Amino acid sequence: MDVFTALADPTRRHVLDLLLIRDRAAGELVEAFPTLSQPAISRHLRVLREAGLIQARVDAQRRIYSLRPEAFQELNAWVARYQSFWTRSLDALGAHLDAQSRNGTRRQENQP
Amino acid sequence: MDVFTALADPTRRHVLDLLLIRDRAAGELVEAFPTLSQPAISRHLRVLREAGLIQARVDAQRRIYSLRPEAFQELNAWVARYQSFWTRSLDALGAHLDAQSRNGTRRQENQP
DNA sequence: TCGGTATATAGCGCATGTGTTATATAACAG
DNA sequence: CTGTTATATAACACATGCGCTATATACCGA
Repeated sequence: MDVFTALADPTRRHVLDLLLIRDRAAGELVEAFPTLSQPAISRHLRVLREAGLIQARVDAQRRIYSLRPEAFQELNAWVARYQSFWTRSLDALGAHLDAQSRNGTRRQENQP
Repeated sequence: MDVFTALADPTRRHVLDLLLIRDRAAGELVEAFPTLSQPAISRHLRVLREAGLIQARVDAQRRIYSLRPEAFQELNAWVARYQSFWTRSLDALGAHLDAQSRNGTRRQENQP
């Protein structure tokens, strides 16, 4: 499962948030989600691990999970490809829309 | 459907890439995916639009799609929450990145 | 070796997402 | 109006994801 699919689940994003604060054993993460079962969290951890977002180190019976910086670096690089677009747009947005409206096109938000 | 779920699909990410180059009508995007049907693309566009990642302006019968800068700005903000983590970690690794920093690699600083 | 703890895996329902074809809506051209 | 073009929606099949319970694996301490 790729990085974006791994990020699609809210529970997994919450796990990442918890690991951002500090590394945690799998059991700690299970306790952080009282509504979910231990196998459910274990599977989420597997998805995150296979996507490269987290890693586990073994400490006796426990697995201590931590974020994998490289993954977030790559994610940042992906978003950065669009960054030049939106930074430029924030400056030039007014003129851009002005040119469009002069061209006879109207932008409209239509929601059925 | 939220932003992360919208990004989970490779076709939709490809659409975003195409719109990064330039705005396109729905029909142009359909032609860009010869293996998919027109309704399939139309639905992907709806998902992206409802997630706030793109917007459509009407031009006669056509809908011209374009990226919505605000969405990528927010996405960038999300990744940036982890940025302090991975920059610190990468700094801790030290010598590996020395060549890159001498090569002109700069951190980004524009965070609204 | 044995019982307890910690985590992962297996197997199975159910919900949802993605594709299809067929059809609806809307605007333009004549 | 009528036909054509452009796009969206409907309805359905199929695959996949996520939850559960039950069980396996692995390590520790007595």
